[in-house]
Amino acid sequence: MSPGRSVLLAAMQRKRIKEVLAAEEPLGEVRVQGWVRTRRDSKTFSFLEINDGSSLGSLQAVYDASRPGYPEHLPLLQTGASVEITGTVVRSQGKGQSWELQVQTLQVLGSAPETYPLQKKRHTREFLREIAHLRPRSNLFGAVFRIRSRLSYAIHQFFQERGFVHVHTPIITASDCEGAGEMFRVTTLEGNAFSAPGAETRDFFGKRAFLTVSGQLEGETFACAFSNIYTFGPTFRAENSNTARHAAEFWMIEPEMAFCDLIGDMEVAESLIQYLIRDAMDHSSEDLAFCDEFVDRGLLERLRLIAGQPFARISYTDAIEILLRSGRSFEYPVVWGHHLQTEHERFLSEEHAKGPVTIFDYPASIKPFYMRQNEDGRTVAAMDLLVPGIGEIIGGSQREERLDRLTGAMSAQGLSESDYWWYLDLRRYGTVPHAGFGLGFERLVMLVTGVENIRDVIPFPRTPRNADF
RNA sequence: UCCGGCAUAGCUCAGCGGUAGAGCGGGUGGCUGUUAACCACUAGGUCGUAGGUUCGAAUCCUACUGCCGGAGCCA
Repeated sequence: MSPGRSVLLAAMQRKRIKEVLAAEEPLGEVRVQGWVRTRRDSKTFSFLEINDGSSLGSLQAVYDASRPGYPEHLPLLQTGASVEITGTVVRSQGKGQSWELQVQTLQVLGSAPETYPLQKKRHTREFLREIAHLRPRSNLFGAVFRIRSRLSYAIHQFFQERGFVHVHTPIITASDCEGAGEMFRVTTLEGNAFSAPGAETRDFFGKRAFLTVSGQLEGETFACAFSNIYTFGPTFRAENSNTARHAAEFWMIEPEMAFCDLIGDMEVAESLIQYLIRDAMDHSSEDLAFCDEFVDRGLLERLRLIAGQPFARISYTDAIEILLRSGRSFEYPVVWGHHLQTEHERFLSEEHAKGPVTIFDYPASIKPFYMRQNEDGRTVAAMDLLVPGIGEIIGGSQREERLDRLTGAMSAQGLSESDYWWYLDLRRYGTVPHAGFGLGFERLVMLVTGVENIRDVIPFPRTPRNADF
């Protein structure tokens, strides 16, 4: 493809701005491409801040008024315009940057008229959400999405280094009782055909189908073949949740380990979180420093704390005792057998543990059927990892590997064995103790960046009444 | 879904019964190795939508819509 060839040649000569800014010695002549962040004019030249997304920092280009084309270019070089520049990288005469680019030739690829909504001033996150297609060009969202990308890479690295097999579990599922959560219906039926009697049998899959709320059950099947596996994919919940922590479409990491119990599960969860935080501090330090300064002062200190010490572990029963003895009056009563409320979880992580805390061994009555029943006859081997400010970031359990116990729990919760025949087969043929958990990827990005709304850590958030872009 | 709050120029907000203002951004001019640049001038709004109260509504009332915060559900 001939156009591809010229693009490739151009790409070979192009320097990313991150490289230019990090140079140890003069780079000489380079070509950069990017977007104008801001312009400051002098009588005889202009300063252009050029950003190409490779880093938070922009490159200052000095455009001399005597250069051919300057008078025609100037009115086009507004905030947001795209440019290609060749020039010489020299030590900056001014303060604030080590290097700057002396423009030799400049080409305006696309101007940005005054209707360009991103101004050179701070914008609210709410406004930026309305221009989700342009917000990645802002400092904050540039930092957030570079960090998100790096975290995604580090997740694969963590598991691959430890011999975990990555499994692509299905997005569309036909088991309409995967567990908790309202599900989105997937159908090709329209109008009257949708509501007609027996419609499901004439639908695409010949039965009701949904978007997945978890890859766990399928993940277990692969764990019972490869020993250690993980999934990392989109997940869908149709709940009408309107909070800063919930989205209808989000990404989840779900490792599943055969020959593993709840203790091993908690250990993997802790080392994963600590590994990811350390990786971000090592490889996204500039973006994190920006978040520390403009989003959440104290972020870096908190991340260092989380990465540097073992997480507290408290059994649910002990947690109830701690809450009861705290002397605090909670809006919701603290009762063994009830769910921990947000206010309870916040107390445990923010005030009692002052850091991440894993709560384990929950009452069986408030947990799904697949969790392993403990010998006390009333709790299951479940665990939730709570972090300050966000709450639950990981939920997991050891799975019930004993067929009779599993079918017993299913009938107690009114589930039909025939719907889960393949899941039960795992217990019929070569069953093993196994455990796993789900890590909400966006909640992880929130933890690492300090950004407090899930809508600001996912490129195009889907929430009730919002599926624009 | 429930509770509370908000909706005024491109953005952030003030005005809270007598029919609109600031800062920033935009435009024009000036100035300076500038860097949230600076100085001067200038153009932008049927005050979310629909009703109602009133001589008169951005301002009071009702409904609706949207957004924000908290809660539930959870990752």
